Amino acid sequence: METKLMPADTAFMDKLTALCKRRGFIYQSSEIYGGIGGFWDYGPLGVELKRNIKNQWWHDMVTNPPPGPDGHEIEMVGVDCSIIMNPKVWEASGHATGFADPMVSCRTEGCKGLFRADKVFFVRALSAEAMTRLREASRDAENIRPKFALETAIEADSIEEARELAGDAIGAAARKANIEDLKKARVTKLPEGEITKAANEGVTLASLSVESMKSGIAYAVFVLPCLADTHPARPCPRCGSPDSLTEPRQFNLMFESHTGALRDDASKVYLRPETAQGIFVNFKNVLDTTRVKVPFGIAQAGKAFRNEVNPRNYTFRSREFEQMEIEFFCHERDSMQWYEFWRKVRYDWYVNLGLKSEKLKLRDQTDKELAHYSNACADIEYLFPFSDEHQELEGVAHRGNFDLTQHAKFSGKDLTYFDDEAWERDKANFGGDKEKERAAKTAEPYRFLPTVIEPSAGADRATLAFLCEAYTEDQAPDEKGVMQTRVVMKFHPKLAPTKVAVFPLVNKEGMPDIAAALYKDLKKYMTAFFDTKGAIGRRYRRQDEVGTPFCVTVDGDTLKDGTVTIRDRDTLQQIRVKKEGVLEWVRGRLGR
RNA sequence: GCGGGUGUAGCUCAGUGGUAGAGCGUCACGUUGCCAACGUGAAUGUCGUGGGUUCAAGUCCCAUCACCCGCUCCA
Repeated sequence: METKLMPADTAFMDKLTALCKRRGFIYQSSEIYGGIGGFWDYGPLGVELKRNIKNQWWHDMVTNPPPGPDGHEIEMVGVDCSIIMNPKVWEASGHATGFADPMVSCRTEGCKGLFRADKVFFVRALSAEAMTRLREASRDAENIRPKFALETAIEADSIEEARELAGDAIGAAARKANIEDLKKARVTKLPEGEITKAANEGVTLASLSVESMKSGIAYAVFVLPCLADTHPARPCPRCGSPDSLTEPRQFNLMFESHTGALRDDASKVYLRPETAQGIFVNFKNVLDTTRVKVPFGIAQAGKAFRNEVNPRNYTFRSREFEQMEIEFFCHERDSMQWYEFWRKVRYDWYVNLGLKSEKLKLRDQTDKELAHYSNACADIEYLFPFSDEHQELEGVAHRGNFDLTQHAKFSGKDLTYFDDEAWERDKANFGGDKEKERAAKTAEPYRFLPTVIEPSAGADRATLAFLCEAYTEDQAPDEKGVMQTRVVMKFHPKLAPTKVAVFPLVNKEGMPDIAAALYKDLKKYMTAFFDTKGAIGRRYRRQDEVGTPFCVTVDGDTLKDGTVTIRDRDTLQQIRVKKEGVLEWVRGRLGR
């Protein structure tokens, strides 16, 4: 029986990484110099696998995309943009600022927690006496942490959420300790301008105009963002140690370089952290130089670079990686339909190429996860063996017109789309009134900024997922009939690095010549492999280990009737076909 | 970035301060008759890297790098 190893299994990853090294799929970058963190190389078989994945994506999404929701053909074109772009691109996209996450860490031994500073909030009360009572009450209350740290810091996605969590925690503490006036504590919204004032010790009720304090509330509690320009005691949200957080430190995740010989600020450039911006920046070029009409998509596959704080998990979080991205431009009114379309198309793509197990998951992002400009986003996730949680392979995002708006603003160029078809259809309705026509042509529904659906996939993550999914150990008999463990990479034939291997059964009686001639014929059309050495069983097993789906063997019967055997990797079954028919037979199985 | 662990042949790993090892794999020759055959032979190591202690270091100490696990992060 076939057995699949279970997730969260480091033994599985050890076996897979050993196989990838041994058989030339993946090597550590710069290995003879001790390696370099977060960078990986693909070997002879790895490059075939990854290229097959990229080519299949390009084929299935760009040159032969599926029909759209209405059953009509969809328009897709490609670009291949430079990795280094005008630095203003990254100002417009938000990466120059947004991509640099300020971090704080805890100085306390045994904790040393690391947090994103924009997700840490300090909970404070308006007087030292109130603060002390709150602390004591929350100390007595069990099960409050980690939602509400013992002292006065809290982790949350937003100040609103922090306020909610703090309120819940104080309420629970008050009930538990049965402190009447504490039950009346309110977590208040602090007016923007008063945050700084409030941060200072000794602030009085009278100096604040907090609305909820007007009637009968014993304590007012408020929440300060860690990033605000304040210097309160900085307790750790995890261990609760007072004043133990560092000042926020910037982690810039973009790689920098310089153009030209002078290394000054004016010459500073960035290696792109995503390929998407090259597409947006070329939106107008593509419109002006091809005959595409909205809705249509532009695709790009290429390298991207992120200076990850902590690269981990084999090739999953590399600092240099490859993306396969589509920006699909449509009218806002149709956008959810297109979003649903791409969400399904992209999920099905992985399934159809072999990620069939329950490990593949399509997950809709929650409202909290969504970027502020995004209406919807779905992650296609895979349960990798190194994790007990699903990890993102691809995100399908409804980005609104955020990106085009930003680039229009920062470049000063008009990036709107004019719908010629709709105009030709409707213009008679304006009765030849030039003024009305002129006005109509500058606005909806004839001129608009397209909405974007972005299916953004990681080529290296997909490659790793296909490797993990393919790795299988099963039992097959050896020549004595004893069952032996067999390692098989069950790649979909379309993705397999080698499509077919050709062997003479034995290395004599003219079999090698016939096999060699067949091999030479096949390799004109597909990756093929030829081997005359050693026992046939060993040659089969070697091909199993690199996932070759078909092995063709020239044997004694070939000499008599011109047929050869084709052996199937997964079933071990053999069939006989005329040697002239092998090419057609295999191509039929490759689906092209 | 913090803590713990690991690092010896292509892979998996032994190796008590005193000659660098095994299994598998690879290669050559012979053999070969459909699922990890057999025989004979061979190649492959700056023991992650750099310092230090010692008559002597794979082994002890320090530093550093990489990987793994946990924390954390992933616009």
